[in-house]
Amino acid sequence: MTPRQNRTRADRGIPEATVARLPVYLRALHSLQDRGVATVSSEELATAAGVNSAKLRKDLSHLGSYGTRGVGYEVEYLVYQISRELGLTQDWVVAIIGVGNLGRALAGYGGFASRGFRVAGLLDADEDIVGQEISGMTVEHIDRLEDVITERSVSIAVIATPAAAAQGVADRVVASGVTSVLNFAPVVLSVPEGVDVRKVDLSIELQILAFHEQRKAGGPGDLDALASKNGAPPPGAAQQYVEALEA
Amino acid sequence: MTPRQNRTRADRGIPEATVARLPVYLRALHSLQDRGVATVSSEELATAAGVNSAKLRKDLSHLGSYGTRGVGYEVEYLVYQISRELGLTQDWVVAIIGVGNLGRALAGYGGFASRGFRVAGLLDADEDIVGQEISGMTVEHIDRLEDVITERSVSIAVIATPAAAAQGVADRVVASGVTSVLNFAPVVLSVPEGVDVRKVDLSIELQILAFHEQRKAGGPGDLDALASKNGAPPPGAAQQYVEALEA
DNA sequence: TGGTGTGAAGTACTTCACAGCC
DNA sequence: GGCTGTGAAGTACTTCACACCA
Repeated sequence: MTPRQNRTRADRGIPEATVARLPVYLRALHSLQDRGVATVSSEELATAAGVNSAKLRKDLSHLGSYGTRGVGYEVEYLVYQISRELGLTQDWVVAIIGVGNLGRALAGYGGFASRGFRVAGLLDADEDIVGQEISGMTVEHIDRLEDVITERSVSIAVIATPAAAAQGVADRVVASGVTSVLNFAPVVLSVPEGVDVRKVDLSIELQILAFHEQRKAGGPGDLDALASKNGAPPPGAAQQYVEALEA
Repeated sequence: MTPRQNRTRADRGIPEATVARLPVYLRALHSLQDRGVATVSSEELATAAGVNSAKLRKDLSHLGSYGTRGVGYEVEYLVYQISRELGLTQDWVVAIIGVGNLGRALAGYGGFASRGFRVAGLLDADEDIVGQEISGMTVEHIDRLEDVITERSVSIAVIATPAAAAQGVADRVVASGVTSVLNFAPVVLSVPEGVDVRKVDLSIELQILAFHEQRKAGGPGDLDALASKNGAPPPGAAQQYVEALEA
């Protein structure tokens, strides 16, 4: 009966979907700023961000009333307001755990530093990798994980280890007080209430593309596919084919 | 008046949100398979996939009626059905454009091959990188892009170039007939109707984490923050502060 | 006049709760 | 008895359309 509260405590008012778009708006605004644009309408900004203008205005309205009717939004002011809302007016200390190909790419990724994210630690379990210099930082041994987190006040952990190691690392960073995790390992991490995990999974993105690609092809050119609601009946799919029709 | 159709043509029946979760279920199922589990309940599978069981059952019900009441789902059969639905029973040919740190990581990513994605080309504009051998493949010059796409029947393009190059590459792959793009460059690509673009953006994910992290900290320790719906009122925010209260 | 801000309407997704079947 | 499959109810998000105001 009682509607359950599924927003985290302090989210008062800003829908998750909006939060996910604010960084996109911010990027578009920065790019306008670079081009010396001082004022922008919701229509223009929406186009630059790849959304429609009504959505943009509704999103911005959750932050406050920062536009001018008949005119638009002042770029610089809006940049500031969104940055503040996202917490980018302060620096966030990040540690990257797992320095394989992906970890290396992340360590060198310019988009971090430029948005107030400071990589303060690279850690790996592989003795051959420990000690290597990557993007101006020395890779440390995973044994130092807890020390690095506490000493350097790391608040976001980026997990780029192999799948098998990820949960163990997650447990350790959480035990050390980290409550935000960006996970690149292809596993579902289980963490206590109050810890945020965001997941980036390359293979999942490709699979979603494959789904749509298959549909675009009109289902993979099999006659059976026309009757079934499934895309590509494999050889010998007769049985489940019948079941599909019953549904 | 007329409700507009915003699903792509052939999506008949499967919600986008469901499609996005099918790869997660598939991964959980594979892991069960590896452990020799033959049958699984919606409750167990849901836990392994990090969702609740009602959602899982609803999702699966869009594919067909593949479970047995009182028993659960046969793992192998379900793996097959989901794979088929996602189009993973066929191979997808992928080209990676941009072989910097990230492109390299992608080229070596095991999760591609194991899910029916075959990387058939690595391309870059940098003469120093062209000719290098990466994960058993030779990097080719970007000039060969169109040839590679047509000759090898590439159907998915992965763009891992710097932001400035991404739109140009997108235009070229689309002109060569590619209709599915996975974009790692931090820009909004504009593509014709019918082309699917999925975007992975590391910096956006971090910014979303930062937002929640800030909220967890109770807003950035400013007294005004308690009354305002914004996290950290800047100096001189009194005006919009009032407006916020009216909302 | 032109463009924001927002109630209201529409759509998509999630969760509940239980009938139905093994 | 236990677990799936699914209408119905609830929630979240999007889009419309226009009042309001610089």
